[in-house]
Amino acid sequence: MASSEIARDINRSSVLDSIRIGQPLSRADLARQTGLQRSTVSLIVDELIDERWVVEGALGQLPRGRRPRLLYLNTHRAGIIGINVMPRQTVIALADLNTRILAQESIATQLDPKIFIKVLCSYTQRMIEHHPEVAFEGIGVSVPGRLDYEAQRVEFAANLGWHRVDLKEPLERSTGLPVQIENAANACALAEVWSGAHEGVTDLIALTVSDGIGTGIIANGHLVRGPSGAAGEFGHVCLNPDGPECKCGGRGCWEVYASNVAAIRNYSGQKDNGTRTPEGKLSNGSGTSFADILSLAERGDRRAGRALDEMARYLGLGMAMLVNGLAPAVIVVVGEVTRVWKRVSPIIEQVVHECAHTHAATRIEPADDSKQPRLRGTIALVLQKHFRPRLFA
Amino acid sequence: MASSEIARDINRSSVLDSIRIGQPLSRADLARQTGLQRSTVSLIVDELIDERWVVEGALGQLPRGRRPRLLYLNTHRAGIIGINVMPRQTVIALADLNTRILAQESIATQLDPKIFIKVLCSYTQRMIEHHPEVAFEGIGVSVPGRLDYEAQRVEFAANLGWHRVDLKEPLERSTGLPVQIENAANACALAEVWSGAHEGVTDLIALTVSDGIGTGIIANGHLVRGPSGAAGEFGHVCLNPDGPECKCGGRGCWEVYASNVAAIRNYSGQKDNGTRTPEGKLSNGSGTSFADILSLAERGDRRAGRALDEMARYLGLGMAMLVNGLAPAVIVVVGEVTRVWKRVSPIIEQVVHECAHTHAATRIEPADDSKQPRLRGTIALVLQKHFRPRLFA
DNA sequence: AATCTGTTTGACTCCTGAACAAACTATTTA
DNA sequence: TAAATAGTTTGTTCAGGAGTCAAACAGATT
Repeated sequence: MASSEIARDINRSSVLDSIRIGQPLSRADLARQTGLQRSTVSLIVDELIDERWVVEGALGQLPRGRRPRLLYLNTHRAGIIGINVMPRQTVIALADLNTRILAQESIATQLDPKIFIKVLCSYTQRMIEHHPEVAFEGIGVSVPGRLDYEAQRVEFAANLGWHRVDLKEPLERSTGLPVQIENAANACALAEVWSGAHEGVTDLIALTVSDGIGTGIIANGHLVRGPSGAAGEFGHVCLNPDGPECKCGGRGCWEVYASNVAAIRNYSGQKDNGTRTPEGKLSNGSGTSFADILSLAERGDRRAGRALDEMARYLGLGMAMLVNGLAPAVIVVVGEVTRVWKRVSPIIEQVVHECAHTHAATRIEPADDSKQPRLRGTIALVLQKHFRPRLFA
Repeated sequence: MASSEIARDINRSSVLDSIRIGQPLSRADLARQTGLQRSTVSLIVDELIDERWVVEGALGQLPRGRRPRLLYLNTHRAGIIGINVMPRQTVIALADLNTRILAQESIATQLDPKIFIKVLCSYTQRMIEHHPEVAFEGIGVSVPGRLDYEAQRVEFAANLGWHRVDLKEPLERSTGLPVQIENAANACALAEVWSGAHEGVTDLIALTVSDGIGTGIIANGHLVRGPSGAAGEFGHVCLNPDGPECKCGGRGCWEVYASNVAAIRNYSGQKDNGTRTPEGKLSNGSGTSFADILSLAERGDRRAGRALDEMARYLGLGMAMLVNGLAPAVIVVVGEVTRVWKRVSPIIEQVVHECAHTHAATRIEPADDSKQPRLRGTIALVLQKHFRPRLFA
């Protein structure tokens, strides 16, 4: 059931998103970009100014003719809280409409969800109280694990040891703000399309490489979560049924061979490769962290380099699967490995080239970790509904 | 850029599709189903009757009140030509709006595309001439291979030995009808969602198992083709870099282990498993066809049974990948294997259960081959634009 | 004078909601 | 038994509100 208001909905989002990406822009610019009439754009912009999403700025310069009034997003319109839950620490940040981070705090991620939620809520509350001038729009949370999107609950997060944890309800109760949760890899994928760096790209995969491997898939411009929200677990595709055990309960999953943990295992026991070695948790035997391996390799350590090369080969093997199966325009790699991109990239490219014969022309790029893609994804998650047309909501 | 006509577009498609799935239906039924006002439905139905998509039938029965006028699709409104190119034969069919097949003809699929296209065009022309009473809407073609959707051309079809073949242009020139081409697996996926058998399902994969393996992916209700049209080649995901050679140029692809050809190879040389055996074309050495193996197994032949069991294990392994990565509501298996579904299904289910720990609750179902899913997909392809709202053109 | 920006206005499309006409069943009344 | 009446459901009509468009117009600058 669609009324004529659906047109306004679509056009309004299109105008607002154009301003977000291209600001500053004049009404005439917007008319050209969106294909709408200048009169229509004026009406929509008036509405957006009324609702304080947009503000008028100074006059622009042109070679001739009347000078255009430039339009900007009103950064004071809304503040968004982004919460990035990672295995060791959790980042709580306050961002504005331009996804610029205004304040940020870190807390330790407790293994006991009950205690953790209490601490998280109080820190979040404090951040809100410290910024009384901000009109808060909502809270976005990214969690490394499988989510139930209907119940808005964490189903299972292996890296955290969580099982059926409800973050939404306590956060909403203690802050009074709407909370949305999203899988970590999906958040990264969202951040990438939100950033505007991939113009015209409707098919993209974010590959998160850390203790595990996650895949956030965007196809036809929409996140692929699957009806149960379980999509995106390509990290647990079985490459070798007789391989080492995985946290998921299976054996020889892709992430067993291509995650940071795999590189650590490789580095520590560089002989008994392929058979069932101990799980290789970060706190175990060796004591060497993935960051150590990266540093060692950068300083020329052969053994560390070989471990990374092996990891890269397996990363390539799995990416070839994604290229074959989904042929996205871009695969964005997120994680510490991107620190040694110059080393691993050629290996990945070569393996993908060998194993994917689809001529799919998928670009493989490293994400800029300094831009905190996961955190920005949570902010995009909250803002999405205002900037993208909600069809079939 | 959206005008208020977009609402009519959406509602009209919604009404027309409701009639298609649920006919016969009254205007009041439609209002209830679509959520529109009875007045709006009346206007839209009038328009559809004017354009001859819909016809009024008899009066319906009700316990009390005015009797409703029942509405039907007007099967005479449009005829669709569906062409299903398969490795050995090509089927040309004429269908009506209800996807009922009115006429059907088979020709041999020539390996030389030039000769084949000539024959195909003349047969298609003849079918059109034999039905002067039909108003033809268009032609849908399904080809087993990788397509370039922008150029509407076959890029590469390994099973046919085709390379950059343009079917569209000659068919359009000789018939004067618009032609659309689609990958075989995608056509099957389209047919499944078109059939109405999977209500409420927006995420589905059609798995075509024959000489090769294809995957037609529907996510969020839309076909996933990838920007280059190369998506859906999960059949060429590498399971074993040292495995037997594949037609694609790689080694150890999924389809090398799980296609009909794999079962034949397994049956014929049930000792030298895993090493580089001859490609196993159907016409080669052994002389045993896949149909033979199915019949043998049905009659209790052990060796044939083992070959099928092995094939089923690998089918399960690959499906586990799809479940892990995309978690669709349904995977529909298309191909001759479904003849022995009772035998292979438990094996597939078991392997998927072992290898996919996502609790994704994906149903795995056999397609009803007698309903010619691929052919019906080509018809859906042509009709789609009238029955589905075209958003973002 | 030329050119570009932004606003105003009338025409057209679309849906809604309420009122209304049509058609049928069941029940009551004569 | 036949006719009248009440109650229901279907389908149509019409005024009103929301949207976009296209063209004319006003404003501002070189």
